[in-house]
Amino acid sequence: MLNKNKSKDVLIKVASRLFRIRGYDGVGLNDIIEESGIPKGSLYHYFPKGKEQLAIEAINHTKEDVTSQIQEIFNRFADPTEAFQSHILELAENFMGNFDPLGMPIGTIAGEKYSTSEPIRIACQSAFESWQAVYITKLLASGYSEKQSKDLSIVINAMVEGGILLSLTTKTVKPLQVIAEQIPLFLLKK
Amino acid sequence: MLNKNKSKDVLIKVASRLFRIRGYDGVGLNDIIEESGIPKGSLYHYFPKGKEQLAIEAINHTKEDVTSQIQEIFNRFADPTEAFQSHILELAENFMGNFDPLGMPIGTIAGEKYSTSEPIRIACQSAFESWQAVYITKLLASGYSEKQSKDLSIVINAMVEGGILLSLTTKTVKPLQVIAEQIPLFLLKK
DNA sequence: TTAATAATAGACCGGTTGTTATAATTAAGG
DNA sequence: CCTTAATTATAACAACCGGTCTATTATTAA
Repeated sequence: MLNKNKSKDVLIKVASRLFRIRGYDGVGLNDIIEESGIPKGSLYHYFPKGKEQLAIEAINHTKEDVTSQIQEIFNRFADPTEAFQSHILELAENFMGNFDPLGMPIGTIAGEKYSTSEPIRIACQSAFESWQAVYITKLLASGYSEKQSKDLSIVINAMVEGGILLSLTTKTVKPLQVIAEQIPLFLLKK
Repeated sequence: MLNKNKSKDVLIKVASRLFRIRGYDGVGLNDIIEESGIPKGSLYHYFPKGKEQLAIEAINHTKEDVTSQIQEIFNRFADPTEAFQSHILELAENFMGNFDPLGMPIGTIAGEKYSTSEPIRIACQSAFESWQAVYITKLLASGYSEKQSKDLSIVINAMVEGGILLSLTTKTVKPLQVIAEQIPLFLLKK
């Protein structure tokens, strides 16, 4: 059961990485074929409905990946301010040094396809909800009310998505760093 | 001098609208041709460097458009909290009713092309800077320090971009509304 | 061992992409 | 009116797109 569906997993991983960097329409199936070394016949064997199906599975993969990444950081910091700051600064680290960025996890593909592919739109929505759910749990555990927790998680989610976009566009870590610094503005008064 | 370059202007307007909704790679020149009714020969007459040049001029058009839109609202509200809230709620109005959204002003195209077209990346960066400049002026006039004004303008810019993305993805005004509600958290203490 | 199924491999399809070249038309100025 | 340039109109271009198809090889079940 170990190496089962290895090709499928490789396709999903390569696809999710490329989609993050160049978006849905910016990545051709041939790019995914070439980078993964897996032939087109296999792609359509595992994803008979084609590119859209592969994209949805790639989005779900990114969703789980980021969700557990946030969860892991939150487990290390009881204080919500520290937790969110560490979360955002870790994102910022993706843009340090040689600057080989991972792209927007979901944002670009969401912005591209929200109006032309309902299944993709829903997959992106589900990813955002998953991340916000981790935020909400943390805030509830820190004594915030249900409404406060939900509202703040939306605001922080928006800030993070926008911050990644600004960092990518300016080729600078500064936007994400500044956002991390301003986190206490929200979370001071319990 | 009135109808001079009318075709060029139409191309820019149609292009910027389509790029906002479907991104760069999601819009073909044929789409722009068809919607504007202007032939391909004219397009390459006015934009001899092709699609990328048209996109850059479309981005600059959107940049000026949104900049003056923000400026106009800010002129009506002296209080920065009111000003920013009105700004964000006006964006939210684009998503009410029949939901015929204008898409992300720049975000999608920035997320798509930051790694594959340096001219487009720079044009997007310039747009973000232009909007932040309006924010900074307002905050400085309200008594915030230079550093506070710059930092807050980055945070708010990120929140707005992320908020639009979340509203588009969820097909709901709620994210932008919640963000508008939480603006006082940032701007309370002068 | 055999039969059935899964997976790989890649040539191939029609359609569309952005771009170029060139011809026809229109507008402007003397 | 004539000339010249600006603009519009087609047509063709190679390159690439997502997707289909058939053949072949591995793997599994009987």
